[in-house]
Amino acid sequence: MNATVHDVAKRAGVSAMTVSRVINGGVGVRPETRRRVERAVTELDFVPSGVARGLMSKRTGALGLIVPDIVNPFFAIVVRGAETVARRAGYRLLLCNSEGDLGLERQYVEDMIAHRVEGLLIAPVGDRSKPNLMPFVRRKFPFVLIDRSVAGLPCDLVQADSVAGARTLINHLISVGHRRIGAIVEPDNVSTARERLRGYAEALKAAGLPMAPELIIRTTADRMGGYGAMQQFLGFDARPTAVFAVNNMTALGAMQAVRERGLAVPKDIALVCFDDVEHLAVLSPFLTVINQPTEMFGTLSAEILLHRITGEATGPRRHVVLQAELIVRESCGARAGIVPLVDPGRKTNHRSKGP
Amino acid sequence: MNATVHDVAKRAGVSAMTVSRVINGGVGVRPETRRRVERAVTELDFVPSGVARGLMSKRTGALGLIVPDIVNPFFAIVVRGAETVARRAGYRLLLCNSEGDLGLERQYVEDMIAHRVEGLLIAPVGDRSKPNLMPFVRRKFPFVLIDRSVAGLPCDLVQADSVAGARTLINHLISVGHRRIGAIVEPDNVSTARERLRGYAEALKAAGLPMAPELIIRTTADRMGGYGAMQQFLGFDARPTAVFAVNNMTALGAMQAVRERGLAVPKDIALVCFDDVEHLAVLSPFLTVINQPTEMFGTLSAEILLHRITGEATGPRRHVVLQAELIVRESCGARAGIVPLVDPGRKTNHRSKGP
DNA sequence: GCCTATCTTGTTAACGGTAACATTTCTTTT
DNA sequence: AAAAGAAATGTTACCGTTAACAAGATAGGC
Repeated sequence: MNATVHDVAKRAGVSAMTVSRVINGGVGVRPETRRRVERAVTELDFVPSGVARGLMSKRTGALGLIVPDIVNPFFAIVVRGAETVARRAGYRLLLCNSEGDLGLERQYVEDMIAHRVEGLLIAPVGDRSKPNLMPFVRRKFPFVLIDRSVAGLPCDLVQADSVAGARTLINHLISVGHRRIGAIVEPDNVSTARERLRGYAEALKAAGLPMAPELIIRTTADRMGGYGAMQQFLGFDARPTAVFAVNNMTALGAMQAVRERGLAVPKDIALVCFDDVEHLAVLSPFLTVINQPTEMFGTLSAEILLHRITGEATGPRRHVVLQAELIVRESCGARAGIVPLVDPGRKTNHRSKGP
Repeated sequence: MNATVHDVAKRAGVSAMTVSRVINGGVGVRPETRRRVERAVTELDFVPSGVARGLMSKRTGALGLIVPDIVNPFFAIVVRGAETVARRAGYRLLLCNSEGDLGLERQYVEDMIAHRVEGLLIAPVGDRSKPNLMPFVRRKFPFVLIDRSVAGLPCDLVQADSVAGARTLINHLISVGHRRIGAIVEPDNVSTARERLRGYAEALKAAGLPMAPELIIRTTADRMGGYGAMQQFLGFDARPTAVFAVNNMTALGAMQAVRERGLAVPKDIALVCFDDVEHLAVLSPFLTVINQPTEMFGTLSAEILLHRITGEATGPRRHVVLQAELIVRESCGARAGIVPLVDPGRKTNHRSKGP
């Protein structure tokens, strides 16, 4: 099926080693020999086997990329960013869709190890992903977490400042008059949920508003989760006047619930969330959101991973916290505009923590 | 770094072959020996190298998947479908984002060959992708085209009935009173553009309407393309009253141009397109579209590819044409609803062509 | 022309598994 | 208890490429 160095060697009347030399730059090969070999390569349509090379060199040129949902535009953009950086560095990307399922995630991680990827980029399911990642830790295989940290797992991480983001979002709601603000978040074992909820709590506290437990609903961060949670909120006697959804998909589900009830955003209830949906923003610039520099999640994490692989970075774990910005649109009744989220003491768009 | 069969063998006091037997089911291994080996495997955290196995077995367990734009929700859904089917069959997916660039596509195809994927799923850039795919043809490596065919390249293909879809869409526009209908399509070397334009022409002809060349704009099928084309249309003295965009991204760009001009859809101009944008439809059920069974593009093409790989399918090329449905919403001023697109002479949701 | 330095090419072994065959170790049978 | 058959385990070689070393060819120096 596929020609090998030996086939080429025979055809060119040289040894396999000479063929190998030619296809690797041909240093120390007589020009005439090289031409003979090159002709044989062309004639046989020879492409050296990455598999065999990988076995020799222990370099597969493959990176793993695990995301919970490739259809979520947030992750799609992350994937594009990572893919671009990986390709330019000569790496391929093995894509895995964990569906937010710990078992599937585990399976993927093991498969990545069997496939001998040189590193892994992963937006983990949550804190309980830790055992899933231990095989990588034990093997000292490089990996970088994206978006979510994993409790008790110190490693490279690219995330946004969820606390500040949520605080800004809630502050905004408060500033336009809301006092009863619901929150739809994931369970506490997801770092972004924890942090965004902390931002929510801090904002309420700073404004002297009480935290009502019934206004915090924990569910899955997908459309169904948002849908169900909003249905609950709408069933309350004392409805919240505004709802903060932990991410874009959750917000979409929440929107759906509002619409099905014959109600409207922001007239009947305000809605804000993390993560813009670019396509959506074009057609209907509507949701007030915290917009994270999504593509940078992908490009930066890939760059960090590549540095680990090449050994350019050997120091302590890198923890990159990206800036997010508040995009004010109509979904809470305020006038539209962009307010950059500036945290005191930060000058660049990102910074690194670490000893 | 990683333990090998030999390390395990030494530790268990057996030969490498016995280790190999154990990790492959352990038939013909004494229970006690097997336990010793299993213990050594656990202690050394041994995971057999897929690379070495691939070299022996000539099976890498990897499939290539090339799409023009992973961020386009249409392709994201295709990817999810393909990934799910591939995973269940024990295959990994190498994801490539061709960015609609022939050179990049070429590079990816070559890389897939070097990596010895067992098959390729590809939504090709267009007819000019043919030379890019010839290496696969020459090697008799299985591949399946998704969404777009490639002129002069008879091979497995999963697509929707673009002609009928476009016809239905245009018929609908005509039925609600439009007579000057613009079309934004890609150049003629993209099969979907050709076919959708043919549907457009057929519908006009059937209604006795003239085809005005200035009402057909050829551009790239992305947001920028749609944006620029719509700007042109809006600049005409005799504007079209409705516009047909070749896909969702083009339609989004067109919408953007309309909005920036201070105009509105459908009040000032109607807009229809191929491909729903699910997220968008939830938040604002607005665009009248032809909805393709997107995920099936991914699942079906992956299944066909797997059948080719396993040799279950050896016959002539399979050409699956999926049914699409018209979803009527507000973007052309008609009342909302779903009208299934039924073509006479077709009973199932898909059919296979072939000699 | 002979010897050495340099250049070019070839040989061997190894990467980590496993197929195919060989050998050793039980069983079982008579 | 010896022979024969079955079961368990080991040996060798190979998948396709290349590192390391070996050897042959060529050229330069005197």
